[in-house]
Amino acid sequence: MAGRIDRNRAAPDMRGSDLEELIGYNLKRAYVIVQADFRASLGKDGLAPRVFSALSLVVQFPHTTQSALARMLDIERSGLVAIVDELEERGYLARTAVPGDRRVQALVPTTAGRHAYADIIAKVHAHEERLFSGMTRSERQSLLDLLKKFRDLEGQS
Amino acid sequence: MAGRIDRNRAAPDMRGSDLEELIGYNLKRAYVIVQADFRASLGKDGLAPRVFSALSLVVQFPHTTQSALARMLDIERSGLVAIVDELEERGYLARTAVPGDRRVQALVPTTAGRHAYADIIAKVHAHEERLFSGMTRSERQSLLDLLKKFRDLEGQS
DNA sequence: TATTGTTATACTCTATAACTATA
DNA sequence: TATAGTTATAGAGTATAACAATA
Repeated sequence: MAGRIDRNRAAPDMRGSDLEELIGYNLKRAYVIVQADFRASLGKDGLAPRVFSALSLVVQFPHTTQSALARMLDIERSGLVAIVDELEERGYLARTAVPGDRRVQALVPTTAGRHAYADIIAKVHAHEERLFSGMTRSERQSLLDLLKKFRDLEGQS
Repeated sequence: MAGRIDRNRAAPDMRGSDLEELIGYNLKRAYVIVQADFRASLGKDGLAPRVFSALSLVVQFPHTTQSALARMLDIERSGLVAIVDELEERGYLARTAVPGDRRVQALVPTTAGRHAYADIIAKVHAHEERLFSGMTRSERQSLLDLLKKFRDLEGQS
């Protein structure tokens, strides 16, 4: 093995490649890193990102309907059912009847749900704090502002 | 329906919510927008983002092995098989034997593959140009730089 | 023993379509 | 006719484990 080329030990240097100069590719790679750390931070039985997002909105906007929540998260109503089921099974929210329209059910956080959310959002903030500790406060704020600006321009959401 | 509350017509205003201040959530929402526009730009029979990424690297780094390519993209070797299969079926690359190590097969772009890539990368650049046209050149560069800095710090990739 | 490419497999996420009950 | 919630279903995308060939 003396003359063996060390071809594959580490990822080759991709600097200057087309891919590295695309915002889309960098967004994806960054998102994969953040999501993996998010999941690790909440542990094996922790909420998945999308379930956390739904809980966050239900706690902050109680009595939202499922359709409205789906619009806020920009996912299909059908996809929200399993998410709400999980949160209901965990005892974090309840589907409650709405007087005047028997089609809809308002989503109301339970006391346990609000307490759980307080714990989880603290862990999430700690996760982002740790993960972005190599960037200055100003850099993090710029990144957040640029992402929000892009969403405002393009997403109309 | 006179007194009907217009509860659900548009997505409620989420400004100031916890979610909107999380980098992770904004990264995900931004990525979903970019990916959808990427796919629309390349059309129904266009390459999926990950297939495009693989083609890009094969064109720019010919004779890479599948294992090395998987490391560059940070995906599993097993997941790369279908991607390379698709590119081979489209006639964009060939698996070629490597003298000295009969386990590996170098990935070599075909002439058709290089030409197709030239067309596709032009479409991808136009897609990003259009999608980010609401942001200044300087804002786009900042976003790219911040994403790359984060990846350099955290991804070790 | 370790690595390359591969297959089999399963799990998550998401979207579409259709149903029901209500409006 | 239209909407809310739901179910069924299928398609991506991705990860794990195991295997044969080769080092």
